[in-house]
Amino acid sequence: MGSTIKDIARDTNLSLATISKYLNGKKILPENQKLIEESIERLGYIPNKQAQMLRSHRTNTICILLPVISDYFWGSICSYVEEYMQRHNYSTIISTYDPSSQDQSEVYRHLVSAQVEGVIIVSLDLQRSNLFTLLKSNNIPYIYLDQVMTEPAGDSVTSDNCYSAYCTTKYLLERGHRRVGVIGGDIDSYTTSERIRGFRSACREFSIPEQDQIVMCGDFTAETSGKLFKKLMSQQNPPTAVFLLGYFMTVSAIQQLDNLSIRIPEDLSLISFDDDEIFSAFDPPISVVVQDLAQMGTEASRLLLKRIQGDYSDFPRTKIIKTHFIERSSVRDLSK
Amino acid sequence: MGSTIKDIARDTNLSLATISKYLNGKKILPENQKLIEESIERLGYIPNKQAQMLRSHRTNTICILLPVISDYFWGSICSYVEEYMQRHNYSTIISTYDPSSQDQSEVYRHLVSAQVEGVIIVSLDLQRSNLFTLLKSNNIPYIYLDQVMTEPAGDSVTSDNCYSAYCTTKYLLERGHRRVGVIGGDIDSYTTSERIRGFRSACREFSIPEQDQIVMCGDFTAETSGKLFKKLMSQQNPPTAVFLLGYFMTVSAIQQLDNLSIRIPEDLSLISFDDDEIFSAFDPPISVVVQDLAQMGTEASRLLLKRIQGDYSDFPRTKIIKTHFIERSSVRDLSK
DNA sequence: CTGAAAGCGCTTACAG
DNA sequence: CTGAAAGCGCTTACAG
Repeated sequence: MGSTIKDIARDTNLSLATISKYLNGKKILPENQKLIEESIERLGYIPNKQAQMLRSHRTNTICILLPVISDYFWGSICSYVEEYMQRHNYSTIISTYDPSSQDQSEVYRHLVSAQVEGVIIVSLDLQRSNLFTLLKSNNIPYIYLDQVMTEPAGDSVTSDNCYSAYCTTKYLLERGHRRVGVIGGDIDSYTTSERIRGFRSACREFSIPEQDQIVMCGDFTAETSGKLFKKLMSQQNPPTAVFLLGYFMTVSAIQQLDNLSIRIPEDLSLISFDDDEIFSAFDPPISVVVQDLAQMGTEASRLLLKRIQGDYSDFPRTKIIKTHFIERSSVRDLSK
Repeated sequence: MGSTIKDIARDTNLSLATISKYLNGKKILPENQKLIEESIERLGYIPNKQAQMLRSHRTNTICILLPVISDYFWGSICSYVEEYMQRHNYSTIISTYDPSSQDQSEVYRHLVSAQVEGVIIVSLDLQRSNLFTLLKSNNIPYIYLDQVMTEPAGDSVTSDNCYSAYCTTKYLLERGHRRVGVIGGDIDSYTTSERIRGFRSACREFSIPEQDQIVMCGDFTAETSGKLFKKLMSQQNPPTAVFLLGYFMTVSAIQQLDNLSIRIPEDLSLISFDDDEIFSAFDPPISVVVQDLAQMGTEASRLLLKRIQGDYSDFPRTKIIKTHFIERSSVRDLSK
């Protein structure tokens, strides 16, 4: 079918070695270069990556590992990663994993078999699985995206969870709110616990008593979050503001507003961690903390390639990506 | 680093050929099988795919080609495709392309170089590019997802665009609407034109005059769609209902409701093609046509593997995936 | 700078 | 069923 390096060699009367050198950007005589280029053009030659990989022991391939329960966000992360990798002459494969399983040796086998040089792990939580031990045993670098590696210390890229939650909470408190609710995902997850840490830190600064910091956590599903929100708002003394720690928490809360006859911001002020185009279209538009997915993807890619190149000078690194706050109209100023 | 088939051969005192046979599921003596299995376990042997690919001329790899401007939807399609492929012992790579470019030869080179056996093309529109000619010249099967191949006839997987638009429109007309607006994406795209076709067909059935079928198309951006919606509603005689032909059209329309002082459904009835968790949380909840992304991903995968296996018995095939309608409360019944 | 030769880790006819 | 040998399409020392 396709032509090979042999065909080019025959066509140009040069040796395989010379063609190979040309392909790998090494110095050859200009006249030979011209000959080769013409021949490649004429025969439509495209190098076979499998052969290059096998021989050179470099696959130039990385993998993005996605949980099968895919969030909307991760899709766009994939594009950002692939774009970066393509620019750096790397291929990207994707693979999915079942986050509920401890045993990820199947995934590991797949990664090794494909000889990936590194992996970006988009994780709900994989800390307790055996994946990291396996990857380490084979010296395959990995970057944890979104969550942060702690136990086996590792590289991570994540948002400025704590600080942005701190600022957001401060924003609420500065507007006179003195009893604030929080709905979060899995309390054991890094992102959730960091966001809560930021929340509590701001509360402390404003001397908000513990009982007025109403934190409710469950998991990352809309179902659980909805129940928590309902519970939160059915209290004797419901909060005047609520901080929703993630996209699904926000959606599930909004879904119940009507049902619970809660008006925003008259009855309740509301801020969401994670934005969606649509939140700006709400009545009222919802103020949000926005994660910079493009930068998360790019930084994870950059860090991974650095590790692949053997540069562990700053290992383990937790790269914190700044978020930004979009003020819209879902918070009422009680201080006026 | 890792052990090779040679190590297993040495360890078991068997030949390379026998190990290879075992790996490829061919008959070998039970006693040898046991020896090999023990050895593989002991040495932690994992086959090198590159070598297998190179030698066997089968890469068991497909590619999902994504436009760089990635829609939320395509992310989840990736998971569905990868899951299916994994079950069928295929690897999935992703690659992005610039949909505004006619020349996709770089993408083509990448696909050939990686020796992908087939590609699923998630396309805004690529019909006018040179990609298909190139893929054909190399006998690489491809499935067009979302849009439909016509000019060079090819396999496609798409939603039931025309029929579901027909049903949706009928739903509006049966509720007494006699002047209906439509905001769509690129009029030249298959999906948009099919949805409009369905719309017009229902209108004809109800003898709606041409001037009361107000179709406005632009592109797939929220910006353009927003302008069109504004224009639509600023007419002397605005429609009583609008059918928004895609996620971004719906979002941009909703964003302007407040601004234009339009209440749903009192002033305007509204239906969206494409759902989002959040649409159900709106006040009022928005009725939607939902595309079955899981099935689209799975069917595209199935069809692609069929072609890869050389089965072209039903070529070219356009696989139509059913949508479903979720009735919520964004449409007013004028007939009562 | 160029070329002959070896070899990456496998699979595949081909004998036995 | 098993094994020796050739070869997939490249790259890499090593001489020249």
